[in-house]
Amino acid sequence: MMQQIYKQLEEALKSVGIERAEFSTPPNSDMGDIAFPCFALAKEVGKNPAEVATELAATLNEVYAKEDLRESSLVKEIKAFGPYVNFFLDGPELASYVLNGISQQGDAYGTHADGKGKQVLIEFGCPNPMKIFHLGHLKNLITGESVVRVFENAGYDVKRVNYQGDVGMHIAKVLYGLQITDDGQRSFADVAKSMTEMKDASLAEKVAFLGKAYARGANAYEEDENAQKAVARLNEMVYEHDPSIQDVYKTGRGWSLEYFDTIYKKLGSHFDRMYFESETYERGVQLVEEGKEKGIFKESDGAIIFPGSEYELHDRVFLNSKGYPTYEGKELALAEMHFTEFNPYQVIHVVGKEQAGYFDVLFKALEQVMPHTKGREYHLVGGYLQLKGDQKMSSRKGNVISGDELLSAVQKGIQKILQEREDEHDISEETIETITSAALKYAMLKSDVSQDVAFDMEESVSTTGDSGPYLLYIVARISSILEKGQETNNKKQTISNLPSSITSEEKKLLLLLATYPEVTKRAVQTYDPSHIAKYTFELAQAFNAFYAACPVLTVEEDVRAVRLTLVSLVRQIMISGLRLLGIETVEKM
RNA sequence: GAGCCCAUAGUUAAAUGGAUAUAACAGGAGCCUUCUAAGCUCUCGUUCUAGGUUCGAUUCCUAGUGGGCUCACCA
Repeated sequence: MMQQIYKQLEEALKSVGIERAEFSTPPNSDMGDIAFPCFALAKEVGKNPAEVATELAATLNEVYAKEDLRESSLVKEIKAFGPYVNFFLDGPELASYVLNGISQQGDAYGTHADGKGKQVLIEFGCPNPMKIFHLGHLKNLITGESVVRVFENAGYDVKRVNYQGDVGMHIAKVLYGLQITDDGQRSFADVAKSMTEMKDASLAEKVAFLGKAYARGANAYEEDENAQKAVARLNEMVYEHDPSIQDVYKTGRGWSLEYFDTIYKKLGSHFDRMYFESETYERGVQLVEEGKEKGIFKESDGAIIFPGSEYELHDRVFLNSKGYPTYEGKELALAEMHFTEFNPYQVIHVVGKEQAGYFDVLFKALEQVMPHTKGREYHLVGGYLQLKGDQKMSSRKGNVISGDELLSAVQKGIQKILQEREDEHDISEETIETITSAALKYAMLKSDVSQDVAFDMEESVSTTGDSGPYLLYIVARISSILEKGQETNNKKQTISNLPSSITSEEKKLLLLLATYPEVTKRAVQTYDPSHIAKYTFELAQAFNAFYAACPVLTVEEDVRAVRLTLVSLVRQIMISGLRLLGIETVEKM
């Protein structure tokens, strides 16, 4: 909507011979609402920008006066400030323009059609069965879900896909860890028996049991040569579907997947297609071997590698010397499945930045094997969660925080705030969960998507200031106002009469509301939901300032009508923006 | 050793090459007989170093310093 307002100004500028115009926002509202920087123009005519601005402002003022534009225009005043020509918009006109404009579009306001007819696969989540679902996965899941919604909002047909490593060395390490006890090794029949005994235990206990086994297995693998051999053998047994491990393998895998499902549900995510490495490895081997015959892959030290070094990248192993595929080899088959099962315009892999080098090589190899994938694979680099003042989390060292632990820590913090409050109104358990989830998601999404998030378990997730609960709070406040104002609110969200005047707080809100579509567009263009997070925070701040300064229910009828419409639209945009972040709102808190 | 990424108040983060670098948290001072104080208002405090490009650099380039990640049969 801001673009349409800019367009009006562009028309005016065109009439004085200025063809291309870029606008910006002045640092504060005393200096105007929209700025036109004159640097480029000054360069063209070889004059100093401030001089050009002064002249241009004078010319524009004449145009507006002469052509009687002022009557129908949003522009109230044009002034030069140094090298800028600043436009002051008329408050009442702006209110009518923005409020009626948004009301007309309804829920479509802020959506786009750029992606119409284009399918996008977004791969995220990607935990490894039998291993812990840690904070990094949590962040990835939250980021991915939001990116999905941002793309859907832009008209794309989005498919959520998840790719999970249910075969490979990490699984072998878990299996080995399950075998080791203080007294030595036990058979898989014994392991299976102990797992059967656990069938009534909670999912969390079951998953913790597997997590410990991984830690034991991985440590043994690093320290002990015999363990390495045993793990390598187990890896082969998994690929060969060896009967002796099937019970344990299937039970453990099932526990994990069931557990992941509870997390997806809790965070409001779901997937259209779950891929598993167990369905990609056979075809992966074939693809590498076919590629080798075409000269794409090469043999080296008994393994099959892709010579990335020929493309200023690095070499990577696709088939190990035993003939089993590595992650790379399997991923070729995954890509093939993506492109046969779907018709993706783009495949977006939401993965941490530590894998940037890996994806560079993989995509290059893919281009050779399947030329039609060229330019369609995209690694969306996610920053990772860094424990504050500590080293990176490692499931092997055991200093991991699981998604569950974090969720309950945040929930505790929120319950504490509720207890400290004086006016106690009923807050349901469901509301507390929604607030918890909002706090967590907002904390993960408010920084640039590629930026590492420093995370302090002590401070946990903030519930004041720039936080999820702060955002939900304004929705609750507005809902309360609307409920109380209902008896005279005629429900139609358009205003027929121009308000007599508009406060600076109202104007700030109007201008922000007008910007929303540009924000959602920027988010999809940059693959970065944080723009929306920042916007919702700004909108919330502006609303709270308005709330403190401008009563809604206790003012004369015409002002009241405008303000009711305004806050109801703020609520609409707030809910819409938060929904794109995957955050649900509450009516009361 | 090579490649990629990063460096902004005490802390965590913003800023299409443009106006007085913006917020939150923490610290200090105020505001609830009036629509929810998880709030509002005021206050203290910042661009790693050295060059360069530019009318103008937190932003672009070069070098340095300090961090993170990756670099062969793990994912």
